Amino acid sequence: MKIVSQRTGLSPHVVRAWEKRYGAVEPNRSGTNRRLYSESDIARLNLLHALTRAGHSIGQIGTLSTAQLQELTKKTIGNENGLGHFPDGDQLERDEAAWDDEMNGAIDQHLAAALDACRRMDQAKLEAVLSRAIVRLGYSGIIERLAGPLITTIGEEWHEGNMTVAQEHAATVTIRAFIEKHVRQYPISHGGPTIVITTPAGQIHELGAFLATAVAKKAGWNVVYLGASLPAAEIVGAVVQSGASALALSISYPADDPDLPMELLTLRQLAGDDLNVFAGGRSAHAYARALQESNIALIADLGSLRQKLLSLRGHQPTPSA
Amino acid sequence: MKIVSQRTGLSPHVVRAWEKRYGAVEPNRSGTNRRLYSESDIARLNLLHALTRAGHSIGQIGTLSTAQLQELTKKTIGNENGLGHFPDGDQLERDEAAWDDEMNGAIDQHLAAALDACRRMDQAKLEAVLSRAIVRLGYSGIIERLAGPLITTIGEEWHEGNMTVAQEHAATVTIRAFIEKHVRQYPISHGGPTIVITTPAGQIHELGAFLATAVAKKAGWNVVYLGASLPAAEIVGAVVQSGASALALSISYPADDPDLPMELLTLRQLAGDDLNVFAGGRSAHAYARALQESNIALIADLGSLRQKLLSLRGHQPTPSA
DNA sequence: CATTTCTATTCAATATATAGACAATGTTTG
DNA sequence: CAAACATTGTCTATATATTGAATAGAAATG
Repeated sequence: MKIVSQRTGLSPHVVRAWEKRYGAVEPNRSGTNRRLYSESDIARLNLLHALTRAGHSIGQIGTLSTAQLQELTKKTIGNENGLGHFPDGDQLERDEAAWDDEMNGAIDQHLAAALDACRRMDQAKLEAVLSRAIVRLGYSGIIERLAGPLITTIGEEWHEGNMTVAQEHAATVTIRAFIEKHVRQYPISHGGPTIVITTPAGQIHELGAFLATAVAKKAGWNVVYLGASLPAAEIVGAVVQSGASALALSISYPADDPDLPMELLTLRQLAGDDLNVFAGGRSAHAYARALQESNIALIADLGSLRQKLLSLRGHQPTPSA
Repeated sequence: MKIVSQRTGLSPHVVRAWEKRYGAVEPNRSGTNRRLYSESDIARLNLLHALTRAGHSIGQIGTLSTAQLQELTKKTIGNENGLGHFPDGDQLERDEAAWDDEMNGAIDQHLAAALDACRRMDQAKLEAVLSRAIVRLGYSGIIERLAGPLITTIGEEWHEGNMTVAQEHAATVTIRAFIEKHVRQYPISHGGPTIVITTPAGQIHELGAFLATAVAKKAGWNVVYLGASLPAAEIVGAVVQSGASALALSISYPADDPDLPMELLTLRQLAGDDLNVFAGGRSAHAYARALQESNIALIADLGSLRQKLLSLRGHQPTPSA
């Protein structure tokens, strides 16, 4: 099945090799010898994939029971969102740095390939690059380390005239579609608090906000996403109507909009002092003073946003309307 | 049979092949051996179609019971909300007119529910409504009979001030995400001709163009989708760079942009006379004269677009750069 | 009579399966 | 240290399956 390859990020070759060499999974066969994978087969492959990425050799773990694998995952990788590396596994500490270097190199390669695809307006190619990258970087990695930097770069190239508007648009919609497709796998968290995400009036690039929605969903928030360029009154209206307890704004271009500070002040006045408001993005720092005056927290990057949302959710488990 | 084809998005050939090879549906026959499909047959075909687009092979799922299919759909595509009712009263083709009325009634209901969700900015609800509709209306139906009218209505409500910008935005991104997820996932057709789809400068609503990409992909075209609001020079640049042999423009709001006619003329001048250019959308007819002067074909609706693209591809199998 | 549907058959493009080889890396041994 | 070996992802070659689409002739429809 091709789905298996897509859902595990492993090439069909590898999946078959693992089966043949280590009996990692033994799917049923159809009458004509096709492999038929069950959900649990796929889950097991994902486990194995995660563990091999964490440094375990497939030969060692391929024959373990699924329960043992889960045990091992908990011990080695920990609980998923924690960033802290715990290098007390036997084999990990050695080349932590080297591994990191390699990872950064890989990201650079992916970035270059993606940029090239954008320049040639080859949307299929760009999607292929992203797909290949998600295998290596994982879900959060692709958002925070590939897609994020990519749109920043594209924005700059566009701003400096090295990229046409059409190229920028083509890239935007493709990245958006890709994230859309993969974000979807995370269910809506019904109990979680709600956050409104958008960009203020005049801010025309929506991708930053879009990536933020992915991060927020992953962090267990209920997201109302409104796209780009909304006036303050509209934003506050949406916050009130949805009963959101937080608001995130993306600010990328332009970086020198004289109207934006006033817009932010208006926003704060209309919303009252209780609403948590964040702002991030390529040019957010350019409005640092305005943000401070409006009591809006400046978020450095998507990783920080995730941290912030996680801790906020911890302290404030139920949304207050 | 033709109706079935339209409502499922499957070609008559495929429907017969599925019946013959896998017994996917076994419609009753008229006295003269014509196939008579029931409502539930069509719903079942829609289910199968959705699942094959999601990657399941028809050979594996074609013989499953309808209940199993629904189960599978829930698991793979993930609709937390029940999938459309199957009309189990076995009313085969009893009365064309009555049936049509009922269908229109169903669509109206869906439309009303969707609009309500948009008003309350309940994105989850809106998605639920769309999900429920897709089995009944099918691939083409959801685009041409639900999503299309829905965005038109939203546009009008917004234009008349009955809907806020935030509501309009929220609806737009949700519909866009839904189409992306359920409908647009078609394999890239290598070898097919290429079409560029976008909206001209000043046209801020992208959804019409977005739906058009779904139609074009289904019709076997290679699509370069550029989102909203591009100047003529950029559009032509994209056409040249991608080697496209056609261009489709969506025109919805505003309906009285004094600059648009000039923009269209410029477009035609830059592109030369050989490029096939279409325009459609809520307000396209308002620019009928400008379109004619620029030699741009006016497309009435998405169904016409599909027809047009199919015939064009037939006569012009290889794209000329 | 033009159009549509039906059956039956064929075609071509992908996907998948098996077996084996290979390269890069790391490990053990002499 | 070098040679031999083990591990593991990737690649090739070839055969078979799958599946959407195409074709042709007969029957039905309007």
